[in-house]
Amino acid sequence: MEKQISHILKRNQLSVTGSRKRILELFLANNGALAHGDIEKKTGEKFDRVTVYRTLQSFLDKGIIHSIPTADNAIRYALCKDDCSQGHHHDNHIHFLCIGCGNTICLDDVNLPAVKLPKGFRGEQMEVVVSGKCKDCE
Amino acid sequence: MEKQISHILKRNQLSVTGSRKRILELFLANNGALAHGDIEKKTGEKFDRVTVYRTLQSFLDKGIIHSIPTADNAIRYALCKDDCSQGHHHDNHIHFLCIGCGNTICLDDVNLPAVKLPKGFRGEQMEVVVSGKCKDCE
DNA sequence: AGGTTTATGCAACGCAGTTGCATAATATTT
DNA sequence: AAATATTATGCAACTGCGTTGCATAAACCT
Repeated sequence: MEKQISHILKRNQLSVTGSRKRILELFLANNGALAHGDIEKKTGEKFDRVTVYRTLQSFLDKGIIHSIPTADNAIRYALCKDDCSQGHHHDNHIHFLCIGCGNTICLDDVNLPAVKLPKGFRGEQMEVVVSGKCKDCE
Repeated sequence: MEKQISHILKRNQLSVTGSRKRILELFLANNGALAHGDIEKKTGEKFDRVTVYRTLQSFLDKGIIHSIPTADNAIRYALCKDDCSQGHHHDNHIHFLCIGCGNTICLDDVNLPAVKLPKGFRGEQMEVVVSGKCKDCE
């Protein structure tokens, strides 16, 4: 585990530091999405707010995590599948927001539905967020 | 126009005031979506920030407008079709965010695509935001 | 181990959004 | 139409999220 974490960091040209190891560990342990606040809580205020922000930003830049926009305006982050290269996210999956447990889950196996846009419109990107009850809360 | 605006307000049990008339007018004139900042700009700082926030909140509560979550984390608002009753939005349409002009447009005629969720998941609501170039920017 | 580079923590700041309260405007009653 | 009751407004102050600059500390390189 410890080795895996360090390896991921090195592979992305990030120096291996305490905060990065800890935060990456959280993402690996949690299979849902994490908001900035969740991370602060789970690390027990061990790291400065600023460090958490900067760490998330580095992970985003490197393509280790991706961000998920939600209606409540609190950005969440989740691990990318390992084929995201630096600066090139291709997280073509929908996100599920459970109104029971509050978790945000990446549904990697559900591919994006096709949408027929009106004449003249050209779509490039699509964000789909479905909310409801997840399999544990049903 | 003036009469129509007052009528909409009264129909929703809102007292008819300067700020509400002006802001509702903006929504009727603009057929895209407006963010809080846009409204402040277009009203020329004539109203207090707080008044704008509260006005938008009342409109939301009454079902006159609905909110649109976007990836850039700036909430936008757009007029509901007139069949939204108080507290019961049913804006079952997708939103289009143009990367050219920055406008957010409600595509009322495009219905929501079906998504097959994994076993055990039950979806209740769906948000779809497509970004790309609108018919004027193509 | 030494020097270099990079990350961290702190303090301070800016901005969005909220709340309480006194005043002003709108609605209601007679 | 005037008086009263209700509701909205503007101001000030406050909270919380996110950012920036800078000195220190930690990680990297050879």
